[in-house]
Amino acid sequence: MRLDARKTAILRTVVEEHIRTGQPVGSRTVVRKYHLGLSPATVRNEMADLEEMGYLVQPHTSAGRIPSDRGYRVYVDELMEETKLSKEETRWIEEQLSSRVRDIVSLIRETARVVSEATNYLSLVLGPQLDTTSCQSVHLLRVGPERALIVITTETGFVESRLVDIPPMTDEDMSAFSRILTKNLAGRKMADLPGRLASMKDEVSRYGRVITTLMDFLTKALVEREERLYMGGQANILNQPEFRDSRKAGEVFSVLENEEAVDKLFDIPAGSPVSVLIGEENPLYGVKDCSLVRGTFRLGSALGKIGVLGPKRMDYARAVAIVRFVEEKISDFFGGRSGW
Amino acid sequence: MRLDARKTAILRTVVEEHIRTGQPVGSRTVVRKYHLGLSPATVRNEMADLEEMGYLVQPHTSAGRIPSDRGYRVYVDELMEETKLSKEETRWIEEQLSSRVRDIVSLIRETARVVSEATNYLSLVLGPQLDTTSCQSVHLLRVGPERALIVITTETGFVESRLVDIPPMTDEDMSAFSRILTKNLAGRKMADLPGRLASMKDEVSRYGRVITTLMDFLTKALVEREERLYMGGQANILNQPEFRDSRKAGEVFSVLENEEAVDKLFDIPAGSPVSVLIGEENPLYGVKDCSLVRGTFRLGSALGKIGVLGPKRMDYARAVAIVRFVEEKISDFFGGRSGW
DNA sequence: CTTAGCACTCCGCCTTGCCGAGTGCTAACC
DNA sequence: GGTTAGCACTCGGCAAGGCGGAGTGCTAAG
Repeated sequence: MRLDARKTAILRTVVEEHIRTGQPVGSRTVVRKYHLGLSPATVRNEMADLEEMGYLVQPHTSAGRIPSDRGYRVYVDELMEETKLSKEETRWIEEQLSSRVRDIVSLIRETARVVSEATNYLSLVLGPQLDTTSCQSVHLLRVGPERALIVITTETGFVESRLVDIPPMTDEDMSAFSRILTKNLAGRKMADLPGRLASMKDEVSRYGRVITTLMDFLTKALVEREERLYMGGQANILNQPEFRDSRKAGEVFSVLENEEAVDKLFDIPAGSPVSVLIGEENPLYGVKDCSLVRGTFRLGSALGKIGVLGPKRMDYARAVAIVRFVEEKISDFFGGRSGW
Repeated sequence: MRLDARKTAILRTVVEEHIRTGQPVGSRTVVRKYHLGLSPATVRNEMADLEEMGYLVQPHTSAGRIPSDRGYRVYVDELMEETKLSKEETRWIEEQLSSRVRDIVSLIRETARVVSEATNYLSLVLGPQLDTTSCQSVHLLRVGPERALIVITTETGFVESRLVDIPPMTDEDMSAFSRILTKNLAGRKMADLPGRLASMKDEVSRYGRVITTLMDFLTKALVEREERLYMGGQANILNQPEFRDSRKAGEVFSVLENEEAVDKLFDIPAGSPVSVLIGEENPLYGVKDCSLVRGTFRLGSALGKIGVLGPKRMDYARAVAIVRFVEEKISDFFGGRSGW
């Protein structure tokens, strides 16, 4: 049996109608929406076929049908029409981003907020991973007689810092050390820094313990990447009728509280176009009733990720459009624009 | 009518029983729990009195009674016995904190996580406000030919930074400028920095626009205090039976997504002891079915806040004990301990 | 191939009745 | 006078039964 034009049209109607109302869709409703000279009986036959083919399921005998994961998949991949955001919407998003952003961290945080408000779903934004970013400068700053702050800036404008104890040294020593560090490390990927530091050991041995602490710091900063995940619009999930029972919502939140779990949902290669994970397709039990629209954005050489998490019957077209648009805007921000 | 010893004992029993089971408590139950030669009928009379006095309410005729806000208030203020945390618990908390903390931000974040796991409620931690903190150093770091990073460290170990465009200047100029800034600003409250900068204008006029940007940055950093709120254990709220209906939970989450609203809940003077906000006592509509146990902690001269948000029938004694303990631990961390 | 008709299924909703828990009141008891 | 037993009453929760509506599958006719 093949998905001919008519089956396709009916499938599309069922999916869109279900997305709109949340209810199972019956043959009569399809006829009403899908204006063509067809009777409910004919549509019933087609829908029976679609069920046999695995695109629709009946929650129970003698109810309407709802899309299966596979049905949503076909819809997303082939049937859905791309949505254009309205002028007002794009302007609103741009305004929100440009007026509140003053550094990379706030850019990411505001993105989470804006995406959740624009979609009315829950948004997830993973800040760039440090290891793929290039180091821009390393400085050692005195903040006390035997205390200093190591500050590493990255090409993308991130600043990582850590307090360390240092042996007594003069200000000139510290500047010299900073220069040596920057000279040797600038331009390198963050992931390579510990290795580089090891090979510099001789050159800087006279700075003693600082160098050890620094290596330790760098290694940790890469491994325990901190505070990468930002979320917005948690309340939106709770307003979805499929999560009326808060225990269902609790399963979702338990997953989201675990950053490693969230990483699994975003296991996509750099530069992938916007993709969609539907229901059981996603690897975590707790969110198997959800869909995730996810994309990537670049900040220089670093890669961030952005996602919209909603019920399976989410408005995919709109979510995709918003993610695409925001991705683009974020990348614009790194176009050497000054002022932050 | 006075709250004599017997009424008090009955009130305590009702509150504790209701906290334990979540159900309205009847006279028979009270008799079973409160071993004293009294019949249910007597207890009924007493409970009727307690209701008249405003400490108990009946959800509907012929159900048991539950505590009113005022009933909880008396319980919290006068009846509740202080809980001692067990050795294992205190050790667990200490371990969690010390093993994962490597700077102030991570301390705050981990505190949120630990408190929510220890209490099984939702935790809120407000990082110190910058304006009450003293500035420790100001540095200008070159990160490009005409680009620099302003890095301000505070006494509490916070690091605020911002990229700025600079006029061409030599490395020596930058170091000199950094020294001038640090000399003039170190030790001052962050809130005073903009004023100080203004009065330095002549001395540093030759650095041109940098000084303007710096003032702008400082002013903003104080006003738009960013990312102060950390939360943990959102899923815990959803497991409470009173929030079974996720729309109730949604109201709570809507409040918590708004940082200014959360600030209102924490409107307590510096150094206050642990206090409790019960139900309608709190100023925000969305959380009127919740109670908040809140405390403050000091990091040097800066003030942070910590709260446990749960249903009104939360385990107050335990929550208070945990908040007290964690407050103390956090302050210990600032005791000049090195290593982070 | 399409359609009308029909019997059937099953959910959702309402009503009814019943049980249990708890109350308030009254009268008796110590 | 405080305490208690007894009793009638109230109300939520639950299960059972009935009904209407929406939807289906099948069959036979167009």
